Amino acid sequence: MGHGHGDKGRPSKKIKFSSKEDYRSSAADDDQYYPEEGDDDFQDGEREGKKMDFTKLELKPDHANRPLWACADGRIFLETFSPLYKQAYDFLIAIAEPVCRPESMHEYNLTPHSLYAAVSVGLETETIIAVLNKLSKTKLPKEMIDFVHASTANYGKVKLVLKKNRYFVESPFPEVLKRLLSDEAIAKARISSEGMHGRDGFTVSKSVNEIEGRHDELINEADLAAAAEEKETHAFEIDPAQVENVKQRCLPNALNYPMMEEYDFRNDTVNPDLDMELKPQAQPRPYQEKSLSKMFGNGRARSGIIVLPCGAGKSLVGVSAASRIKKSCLCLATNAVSVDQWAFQFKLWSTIREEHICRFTSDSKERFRGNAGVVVTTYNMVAFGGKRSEESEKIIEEIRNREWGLLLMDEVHVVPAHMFRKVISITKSHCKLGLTATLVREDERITDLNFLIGPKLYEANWLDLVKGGFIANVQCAEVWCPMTKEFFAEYLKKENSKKRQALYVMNPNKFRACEFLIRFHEQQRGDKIIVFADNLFALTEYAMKLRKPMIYGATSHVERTKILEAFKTSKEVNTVFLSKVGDNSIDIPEANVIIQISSHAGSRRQEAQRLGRILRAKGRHQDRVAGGKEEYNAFFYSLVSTDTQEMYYSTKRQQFLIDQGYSFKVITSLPPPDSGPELSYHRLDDQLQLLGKVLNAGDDAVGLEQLDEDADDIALQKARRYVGSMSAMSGAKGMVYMEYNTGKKQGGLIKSKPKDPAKRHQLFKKRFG
DNA sequence: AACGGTGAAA
DNA sequence: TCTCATTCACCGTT
Repeated sequence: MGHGHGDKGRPSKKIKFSSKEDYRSSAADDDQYYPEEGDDDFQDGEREGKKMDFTKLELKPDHANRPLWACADGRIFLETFSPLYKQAYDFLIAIAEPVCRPESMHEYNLTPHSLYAAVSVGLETETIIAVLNKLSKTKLPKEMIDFVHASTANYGKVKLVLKKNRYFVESPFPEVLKRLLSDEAIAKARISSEGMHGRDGFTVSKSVNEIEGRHDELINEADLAAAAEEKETHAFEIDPAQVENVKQRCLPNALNYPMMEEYDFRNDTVNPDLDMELKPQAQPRPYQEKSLSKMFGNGRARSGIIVLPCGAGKSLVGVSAASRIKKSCLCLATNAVSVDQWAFQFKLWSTIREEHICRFTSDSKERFRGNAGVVVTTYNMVAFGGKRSEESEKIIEEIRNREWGLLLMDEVHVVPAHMFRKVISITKSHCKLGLTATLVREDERITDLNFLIGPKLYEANWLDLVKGGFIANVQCAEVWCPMTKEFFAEYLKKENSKKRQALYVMNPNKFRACEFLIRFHEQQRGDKIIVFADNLFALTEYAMKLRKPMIYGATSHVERTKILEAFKTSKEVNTVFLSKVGDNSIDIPEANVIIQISSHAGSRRQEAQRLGRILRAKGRHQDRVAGGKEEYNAFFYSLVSTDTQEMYYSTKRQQFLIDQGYSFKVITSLPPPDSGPELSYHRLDDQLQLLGKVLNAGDDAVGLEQLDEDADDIALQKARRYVGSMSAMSGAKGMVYMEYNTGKKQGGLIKSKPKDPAKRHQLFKKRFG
């Protein structure tokens, strides 16, 4: 233990941007996967006459009924209009990584990790190949079959099980255990246990794997039966202190027998039970149920990660998991606000008694009564290295010494990997469940998550949740704002990237677009709007000019809650400006419109996070669908100054939205050309004054200080003075936009994601150069 | 005890 | 590399 501290405190950001040329050439590559127009092999309605060259593949006679295209390089395309879509989707999401999920065609990628996840939820190699073959329009490419074999051969063969507080390496195959023990480190970690021994000195036991819940996702029951067959189990015990080490030795880059972790909580007689049940009114939704069935699939609790968008009810999944295990549970959140929310959720959904749940933060140090309970705390609190108060020291000691049935980790995607290492090595837990809204990370540390927590157990498709009315239907749009002549001239002159940023964020046309959107949504639709800006100067400048409240790092806690309260309840306050504080930790379920005026370069995670803020807005969605055409009930705008650096970043950021299955528009004329003095900065000298302010801003710190004070004043005023006087404002009629529907329509503003050769698995790299 | 402000961490 | 945000303990005031 205690190794792996070589990495630096913060995740290093290695972002590479592809040039426009890259996009173009790769889009051209993509074309070859679409059928030739008028190709007789394709039935009507298939792929709208796009180019697709499958001439090398042999089509099955009844291919029209089969939804998959499987490519030799591991890519799999799924037709979403197929009658088998639902089954195929559930299957694919279990075995492959979703790459891109536009409306009519999904793209997936088979990777070693995705296949690892598949076998760890009980699927076997032959099952995977058989089902793939059944769903595929063509005979499966030999390369793909080989790859599945190569990737899964060793996965799932070895399990790490904690029984009566002893760690066992368990396998149905004694020869595999022998192989592991040939490794010096593992041999040294072994503890020879007394009692029954089999032929090779291993403990032998028979176990019947029971399957909980129905596995509709599998194509037939026979496949399932194969996965659930009764097995004889062999095991040897290892030193608890060496667990991390042994796990490491088993990784693909070493012995290549990755260990799965499971908790046989029903047979755990050592750790005291916790009296908690789900309340009857806690009815998990279908996808929540499904994610739980993946976790408890064989009567034990598997460690791993469940991916659900914000607002889809992650907490119910967490509380349900804890209620099934019924042992002490340590719940980790990112901040104190979140800790309160989790404690509340536990009391809301489960019958846990008040004295069995406690919070542990800097200002509430509760302790549960009795010998089992739920502790909700922050990652920081557990991993904290500095000096602790006396009280804290005692509680953390209890946390260290206790054996936790469940380690519940919220928002695993935002926590740095080194933090996990620390937390996981400090706490002893039988089962680890990570919850997250997205596995997208700019740093390539998903691998760490897989190793430290476990494989992805379940991932929901956002579009399906939208269709089910569980989350909002979001219209995403990028608004192109041309630079004014004067701002652009200065922009070209500047070398300093900070100055340049200030210029394109403060572009008067962008400001006007922002103002227009705010007015439109406030007055025309009665929406609640959040405006995001990373840049503090821009944030204060916009908020002051528009007389809207704002929240940023320095805004005190009281002030924040005051503003948010007003935003939630008051009819007067419908827009709030947020800095990066809003990315995490601030929960605003009321908002249904987001306008980004500046954002961090190419951070897809930030994009996801912000989008997540408005997903909760739902409700009327189903009525609207029933009424005919499906309507949007949430909006996500990114304002971009054209011909500047922003354009360069935005492409990458949008890709995330497309991959998640959202369509978006590019709006090229906003505010409408006929809008005049009713919006700010209509007159040239106003613009020039602003330009002067921007140019001076960075130079003297005094200027910024001054701004901050002014901004606080504005925040206090709570925009009470703002009264809509723009009755003359036209609706959205003036918007001129080009629709981009995530398919390969029209001569394309934004092209499909390039295939990064570096991301291809080595096996493929070798084969396909 | 409940706040509010400060500096340190990393 | 720097900026922003966060959270902890501690100390002084009501």
